[in-house]
Amino acid sequence: MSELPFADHDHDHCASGVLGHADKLAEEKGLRLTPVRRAALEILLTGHRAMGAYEVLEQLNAKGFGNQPPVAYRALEFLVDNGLAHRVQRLNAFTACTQPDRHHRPVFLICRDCEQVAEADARDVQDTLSASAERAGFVIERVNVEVLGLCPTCKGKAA
Amino acid sequence: MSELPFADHDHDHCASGVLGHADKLAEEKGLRLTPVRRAALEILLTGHRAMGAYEVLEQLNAKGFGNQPPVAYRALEFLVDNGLAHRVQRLNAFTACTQPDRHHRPVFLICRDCEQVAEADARDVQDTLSASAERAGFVIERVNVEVLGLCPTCKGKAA
DNA sequence: TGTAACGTGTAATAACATAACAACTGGAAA
DNA sequence: TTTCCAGTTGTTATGTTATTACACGTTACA
Repeated sequence: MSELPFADHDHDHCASGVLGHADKLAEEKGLRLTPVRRAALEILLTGHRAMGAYEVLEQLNAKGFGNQPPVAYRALEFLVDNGLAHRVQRLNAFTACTQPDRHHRPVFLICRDCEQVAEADARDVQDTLSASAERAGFVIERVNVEVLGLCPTCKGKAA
Repeated sequence: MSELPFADHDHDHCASGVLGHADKLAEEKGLRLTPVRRAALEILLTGHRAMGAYEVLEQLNAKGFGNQPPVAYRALEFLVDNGLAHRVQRLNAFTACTQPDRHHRPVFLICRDCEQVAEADARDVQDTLSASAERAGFVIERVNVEVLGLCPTCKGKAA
């Protein structure tokens, strides 16, 4: 794990960077980063936290897109499939990928108090896992690691 | 990881073993393994796969218990809280713990084809994770690792 | 320029989960 | 023993999350 996930950062900069990367990726790979999809990504980036599909939908609708669940689910699915966002199972929520430029193995640190989600990279952890699973004959396609606990800030408050 | 999770085994034996352990645990710790709760555990053990709450509910009802969702959710929550079952987030489902006698760190191997779920122990993996997360100031309370892919059997079929 | 694949919108519904409250049970305190 | 309390079960009602199915439009490209 290499990040300081809950540290402050220049959010606007990070958001525009991700969007820029997404545009580039779309061009390179021929992905169709259509208006709804791009808007969904912007919403996740702006929210800067895990957001439910219906929450994203509401904001999409406010921007003039449809207001039925599939509108949000489809856009989010596209983003997840293309590594631009992740799904946080524990929260039934989605979050923009903060490091879409590297093929990483995300680990989510979820604070049960403030519900902030930090994305960390744990290649070493997941490599261990891969090796073990594949030894057992299991073919890994996706790995999801979610850690629930207290972030440094809320830990401080609690004490 | 120490198991051969998808290997055949004497299922009746494993099930009765777990039930026996549950009874013992109840006595030792003063847990109230009431009829509904025990029945829910039996259902999970008999199913021998991840089951949705409503599926469990249906079978509970067939055994004479209530037929409203809270009946199942409460029993399942009890089992999960006491380490007798696990929740598989990815499937919105529950599965009996196959090794309730040790305090283990479960990793779920989920076959996307047959939906079988194998429970493995990956203490080493999770210890790595713990160390890293805590170094970042995050206090871990629960860790959930879910691996999606193809089990040996379905891998064979696909090829 | 026809057509197949993909994307978007909508309606309807399915699947999953919880809140709130009443009734009962079993054991501890008076 | 009786009273009381915490915990358990049941039920109603509702909230939340997710998908199916179909119509219509757009894009890519043979």
